[in-house]
Amino acid sequence: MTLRLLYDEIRLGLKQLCDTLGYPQTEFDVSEASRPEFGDVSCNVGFLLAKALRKKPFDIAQTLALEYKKNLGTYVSEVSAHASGYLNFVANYPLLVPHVIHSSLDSNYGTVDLGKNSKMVIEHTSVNPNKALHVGHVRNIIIGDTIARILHKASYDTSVLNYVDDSGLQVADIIVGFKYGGYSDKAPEGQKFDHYCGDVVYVKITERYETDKQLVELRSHVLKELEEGTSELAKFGDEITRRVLEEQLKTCWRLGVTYDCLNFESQIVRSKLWSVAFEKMKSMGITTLEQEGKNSGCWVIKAESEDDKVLVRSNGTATYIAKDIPYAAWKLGILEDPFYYKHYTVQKTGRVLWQTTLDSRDTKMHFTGDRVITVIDSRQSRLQKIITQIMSDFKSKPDSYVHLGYESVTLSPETAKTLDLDTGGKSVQMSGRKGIYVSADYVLDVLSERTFNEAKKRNPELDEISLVKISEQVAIGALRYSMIKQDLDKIITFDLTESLSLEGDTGPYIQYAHARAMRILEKAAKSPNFETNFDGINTVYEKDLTKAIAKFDLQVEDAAKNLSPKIIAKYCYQLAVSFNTFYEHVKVLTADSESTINARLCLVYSFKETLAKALQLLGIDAPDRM
RNA sequence: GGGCCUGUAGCUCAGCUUGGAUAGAGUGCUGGACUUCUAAUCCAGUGGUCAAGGGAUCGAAGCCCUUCGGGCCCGCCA
Repeated sequence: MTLRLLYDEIRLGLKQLCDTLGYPQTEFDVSEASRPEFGDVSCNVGFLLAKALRKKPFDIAQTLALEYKKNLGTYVSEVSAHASGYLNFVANYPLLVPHVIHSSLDSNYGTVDLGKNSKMVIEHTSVNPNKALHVGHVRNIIIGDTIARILHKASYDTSVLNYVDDSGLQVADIIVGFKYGGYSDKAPEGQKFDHYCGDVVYVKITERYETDKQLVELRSHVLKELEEGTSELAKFGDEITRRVLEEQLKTCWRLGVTYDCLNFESQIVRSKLWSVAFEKMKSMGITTLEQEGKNSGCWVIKAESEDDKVLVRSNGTATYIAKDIPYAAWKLGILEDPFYYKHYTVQKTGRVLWQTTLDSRDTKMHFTGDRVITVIDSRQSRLQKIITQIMSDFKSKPDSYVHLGYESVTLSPETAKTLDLDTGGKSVQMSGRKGIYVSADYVLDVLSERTFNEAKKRNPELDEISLVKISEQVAIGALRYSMIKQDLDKIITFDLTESLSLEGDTGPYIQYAHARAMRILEKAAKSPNFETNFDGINTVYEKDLTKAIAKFDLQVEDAAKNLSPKIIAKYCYQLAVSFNTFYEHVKVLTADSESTINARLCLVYSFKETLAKALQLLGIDAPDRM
């Protein structure tokens, strides 16, 4: 039982009433009341019928309320018409509470069947393997991971991919640095290899391009060899990118993110998948050979009200987008799969991470899907729009390829100053090439240290290992929550000092509610007995908490339908607020009767279970103490 | 020049898809609550011509149009 049943019951009851009364059919809304004094559920049917019936909304609501009262159904205890015209309902709590609490004990509580087990591919992360992850990448990773978790909860059969662009310009840059720039391919003691490549080699070699044109020429040469993949240099490149990737993945795993498969761009290039896609595009008339004008001799894609996009240059070589098209088509299972797969590693959760290969001795697997979600920041919208269009042509179905875009993360002027950058009071775009960024590892380390000190102060009796574990959980909770609570199309201005704030609408606030609930359950003389009628539960605080618990599946459905992770973030926060309010106003262990203590323990348990499940969708651990 | 996003309280943001009740949070500031299930908490106060103008509607923060401010993108680079 969740609030959904209450809503459905009211919706159906009203529909039947309207039929009986001869009212025209309307798509009225049954939803949560906007204020507690209006009851639990509200309906706007009065407004919608006002015109057709030539009556005031209040009069219609009044009539409906009177009729509805004759048969209240199971979960409604009161109906009333409000002067404004709304029809308001109060839930039948003596029935609602036990149903909600019992339902929440199910390990699948909150699961909805939107996906019907259909295959869904989610691609995220996809960071060039030449540097360490910065907080901008973290937004991508956390959005992607959270969406994957939500869609899984919504009964999609999900595969999570990380696209490794190991044959691009950025990789060529660091290879130039190692081979011709005099940089050692070993990181100095104490520095992660990905940080060394990004902080030192990549930034320095980019600076040197300014004055040393010979290096720029060498880069083109390196890039070509990387794409061909046969030379010693290409092998060296492969070695380097894999070492960087390994370090990047450590950061992802630390954030609680796991994948199903690593797809290497170099293999897509070498697999000849491109020529298959190209032929298909030619035969479908998606691309045409330009005969005149500035793009004469190029194969181009015509875009509506925008400039044509060159696909194949007049010298016959393919452009950047030519790598993305076959890959997108592969993800949708449109082209025959040229890849074989082998274990990369087994991740901490036990989930196997596979990687693509071109070696026929390896295994055949299926990581493609009926629908694909690609998480890339919205600066790539233009390109992604073209790919979306081509995929819907290929698949003859719109919406099978979705570009999930999001605005970027910028650095606040104060944080930029810590990088010796005076931005004149403006926030600044991060840039790996220019060395303007705050790395994910650094933020996590600083956060972890901060939460460690806090946890130690509060729990002086806990041992070092437990404290480290708690501080890491809280640090990750704080970072993940800050990346997800905001809408995707809002720029996040990252400020190092502000990121250390752990109060109010933050991950730690939510985690703290869980820890508090755990302590009550721990300190209780006995474990909750659910074979009871829950009569002790009757304050507004308890009813409010119950309602919040009962909303879980509705929120999952909303988040999955709209690909909106923040809905779950808001939900977790709302749950925590309801609990903290309850906690301050209602005593559990010192309640007047045994049966009330037990009923409240059941509610606390129900809350704790639900919050932990909801937090899991955000990839945030629910600590027992903090 | 064209395209995408954005503008709501001092600051950071919900609400806008699907119009409806007194526009909500957090933070900041002011004050209050720990011999009590952990104060990473709670309670109260403070704070808003919802960028501006126009339109359709019984009704607009929300829909349509215009203007203005801010950000991003538009290479035979990747």
